[in-house]
Amino acid sequence: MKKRIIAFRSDCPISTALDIFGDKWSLLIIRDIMFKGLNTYGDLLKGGEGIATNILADRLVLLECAGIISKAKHPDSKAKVLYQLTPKGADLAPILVEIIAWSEKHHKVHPEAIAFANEIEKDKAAVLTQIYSRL
Amino acid sequence: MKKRIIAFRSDCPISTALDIFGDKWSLLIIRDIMFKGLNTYGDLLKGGEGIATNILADRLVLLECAGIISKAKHPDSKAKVLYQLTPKGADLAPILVEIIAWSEKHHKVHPEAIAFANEIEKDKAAVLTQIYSRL
DNA sequence: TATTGAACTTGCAAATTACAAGTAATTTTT
DNA sequence: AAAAATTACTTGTAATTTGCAAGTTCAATA
Repeated sequence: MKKRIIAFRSDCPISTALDIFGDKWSLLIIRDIMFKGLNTYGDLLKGGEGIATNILADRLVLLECAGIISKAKHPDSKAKVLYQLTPKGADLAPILVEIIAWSEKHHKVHPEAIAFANEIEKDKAAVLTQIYSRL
Repeated sequence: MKKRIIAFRSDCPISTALDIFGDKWSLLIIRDIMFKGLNTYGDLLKGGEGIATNILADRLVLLECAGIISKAKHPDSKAKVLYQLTPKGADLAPILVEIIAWSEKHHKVHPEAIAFANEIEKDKAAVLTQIYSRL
């Protein structure tokens, strides 16, 4: 595991969080692992919005250093690496859920997201329980 | 009001949200307005983590374009501008609350934040009601 | 054994950020 | 009333980060 120093600007919890995942890509990687079940480098690369290969590599190292994801042996092949969320990473679920709810309320998003947002509104705890059970 | 085009990478709700506030500073500005009651350019500049003046100006324009904050006349002086959250901006509160809870659980943060995180854990709805009532 | 696939790395141009200084319109002080 | 200080920015430039294309290494398949 590569080591990377994360510089924290202050001891404010919001600032601390943003020092870890406050950029345009990190939470999308976490989304892909958490909701789309993507867990190899190649899948994450093709994942969605077209992340550059060097940026993906950089963020994976960073997220691993932050204890949000971990690398494991892939059951199918030695050439593959399995990326998965740690408990700390799984604990980001409530944040993502609130982001989804906010976006759905204030922006046009895709139909599936609307359905998911409705589920959240009905019973947020149940949605979170379901997410955690999958991880 | 200046116009700025925000490029959306996809219609995913998380991606959409990150296209608006997915950077190291935007949510800190929102935090300062929401929780610290800072509402002038100068106050936000001295706000906390040392944002650069051009970046602050840039983000304020962006957040206004996104409908998250609005500019108003300051009651004290014509030289001042009052920045405040719109309802859309206030709706970011649950996201910030979850971020605070996550950081407090997984990182060392300042004592006040711990107290706030405990309040959140006890009764999240009450905390949110209180935040909304202040806005 | 040769080709493909997976997970990266490297090099460089383009964009963004940070720092320092400057400007214009008030407001306060003298 | 004139001078000094505030307030909200803008501008210039260096440093950092990002994005794109190509290359490398090891493993798996033909």
